[in-house]
Amino acid sequence: MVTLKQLAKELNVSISTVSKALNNSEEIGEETVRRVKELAELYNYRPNKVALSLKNNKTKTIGVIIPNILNRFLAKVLFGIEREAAEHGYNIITCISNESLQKEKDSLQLLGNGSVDGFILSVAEESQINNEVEHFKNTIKQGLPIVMFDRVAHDVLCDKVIVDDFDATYNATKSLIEEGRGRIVFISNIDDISVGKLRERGYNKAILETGRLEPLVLKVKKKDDHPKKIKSFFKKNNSIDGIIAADSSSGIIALNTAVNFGLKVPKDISVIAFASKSDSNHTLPKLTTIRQHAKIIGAHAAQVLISRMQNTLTEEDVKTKIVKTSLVKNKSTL
Amino acid sequence: MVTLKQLAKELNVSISTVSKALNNSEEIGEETVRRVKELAELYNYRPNKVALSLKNNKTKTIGVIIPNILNRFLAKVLFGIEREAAEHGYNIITCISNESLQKEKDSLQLLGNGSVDGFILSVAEESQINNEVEHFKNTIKQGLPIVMFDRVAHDVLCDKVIVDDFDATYNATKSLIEEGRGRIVFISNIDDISVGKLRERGYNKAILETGRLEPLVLKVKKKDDHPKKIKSFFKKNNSIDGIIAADSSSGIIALNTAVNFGLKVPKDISVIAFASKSDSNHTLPKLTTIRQHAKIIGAHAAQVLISRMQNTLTEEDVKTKIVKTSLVKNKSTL
DNA sequence: CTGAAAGCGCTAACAC
DNA sequence: GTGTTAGCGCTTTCAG
Repeated sequence: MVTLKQLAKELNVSISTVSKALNNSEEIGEETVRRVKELAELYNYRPNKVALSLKNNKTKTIGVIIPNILNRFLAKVLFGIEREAAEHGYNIITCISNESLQKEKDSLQLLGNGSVDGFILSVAEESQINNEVEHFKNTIKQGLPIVMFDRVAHDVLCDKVIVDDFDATYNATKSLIEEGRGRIVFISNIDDISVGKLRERGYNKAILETGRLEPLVLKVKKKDDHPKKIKSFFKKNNSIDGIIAADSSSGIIALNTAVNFGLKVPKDISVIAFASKSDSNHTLPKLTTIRQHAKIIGAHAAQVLISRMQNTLTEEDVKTKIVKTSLVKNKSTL
Repeated sequence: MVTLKQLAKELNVSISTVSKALNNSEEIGEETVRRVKELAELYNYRPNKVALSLKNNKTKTIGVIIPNILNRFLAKVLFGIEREAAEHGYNIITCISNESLQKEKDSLQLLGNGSVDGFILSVAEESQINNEVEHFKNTIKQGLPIVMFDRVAHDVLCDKVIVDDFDATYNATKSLIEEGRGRIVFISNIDDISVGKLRERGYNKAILETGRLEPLVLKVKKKDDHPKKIKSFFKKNNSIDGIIAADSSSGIIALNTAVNFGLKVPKDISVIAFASKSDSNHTLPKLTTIRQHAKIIGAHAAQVLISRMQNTLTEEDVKTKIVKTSLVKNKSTL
């Protein structure tokens, strides 16, 4: 990489002259500016990012800590963050906590040493289970703002972007009840995390509100053979006529299993799942989905963090933004 | 963040004394070392990463340019890269080219200004279609090593990590032929990229080698309604008894469609797709898959790049590593 | 109009 | 054993 020093030497002027010329300072003579810019162009000069960061005490970089990049929703949020960040001239450094508290702490520490100006993160499963939040608080105390999305720690005072999980599941369940379904099961493989619990509560509320239906819940664990578990559940409960799935995988498997049992979808049974558009293509009939608008969540988180870092937000007014889901009806419901 | 300067002031010693003490230099007295370390601990001192980068002319950061983070395979590679990088003390800055040549160029430029020590990337679709490689060559000329994976530009002299796409598809097709299948269709929605073409060629070779079978190819475009397109193809070609899918989505949709047509899988028709383990759970029966070992590819790419950046590899011996796929037989084949 | 100098935080060669 | 100094690449104030 060419430096100002090298340009200055070659042009027989001082470093500061070159710097000013390139930054269109009024101070420098027209002719000099021309010469400097020409040579800079020739050598494809770019200001060294690291030097700028040191000088300005700003890296123009956002640290993103994602629990699991293989989760489609989280990957999509990352996509939204990256795009929004890029538009504002920010880069993102990505760390994957892999649902581990330790890795989450490490990432915060590691990037908190000047590598980034702030964080966007979704809390790791282990951290949520242990209700561990000190590391977040420390980071904020250090002066690095955090924006949490989806899985948030309510005890930490910071900006948040969340989904209306409770309402969405409540409404979806209600819509099945209104279809006349009487034996609706809630299937989830995300029972351990905050949003999973919220979704279950939304389901429960809708069911109990009827005064006649009973909640029926199937929790699938990471280590289980998911198709097998769901299949045997169907066998034991053969009157099921409705499914609310807290995650896309459970939804897809449940629908396929139902079809395999000879049930007509949606005549005999309706299925709704938290899932993306492409997921809905992976079942026949197409899956009715609750869409979380992951990209919008990501974009929003990035916007809030960038405002925060540029101090256009006042210290105290941390905000929680709720991004509403949409129920997209396809052919797996009446 | 606390700096050496502040510690020095508080301890009434010089900055370099503090620095040396923290770096366990032999020069400094035992007692001083103790005092310094104590205070550093108290203030939770961490050396400023940016200053170190400037000093050492090394960022310990890898730039990763991914065409599409929503592609499960690519996301998994990213996972592998991140993990391997973290183990070696490297961070990764992620850019998403979104299959755009311009964004790819921009990312290379932007991060090439000192933000990263090297790149790992998979070539964007648009770049492959236009066969554009100058931006890669320029980056390498600048002294920043590149490791390409999966979709590589063969005209660029750099390390590469690829999959045995041709052989894998050839072997998978052959296995269907050996099952006695006579009307095998190749379905792909990745026709535009290098690996898609390789897979098609592998399929073709196996088909043509028989001397009696005819290739039958269905290409699905991004803008198509995938399930619809595949369905109508099935209608027109009702003697199909084998499917090789170049991507997981096509495989899943094709299998579901076949079932929907009343075909028994694998009695009447066999299906094999390039896909991951979790994808195979999303069909009933479980999908037989060609596994690409994405995480291993990522880890390997990171290893090679790190060696390259630490100059433990000699300038000239660029290597292409082929990570072999595995054919994992499930219930969608005989 | 141009240049010298200081400083961002750190390390290391070289005094003392 | 401890301190001074220079330098990584850049911007910016202040002198000339």
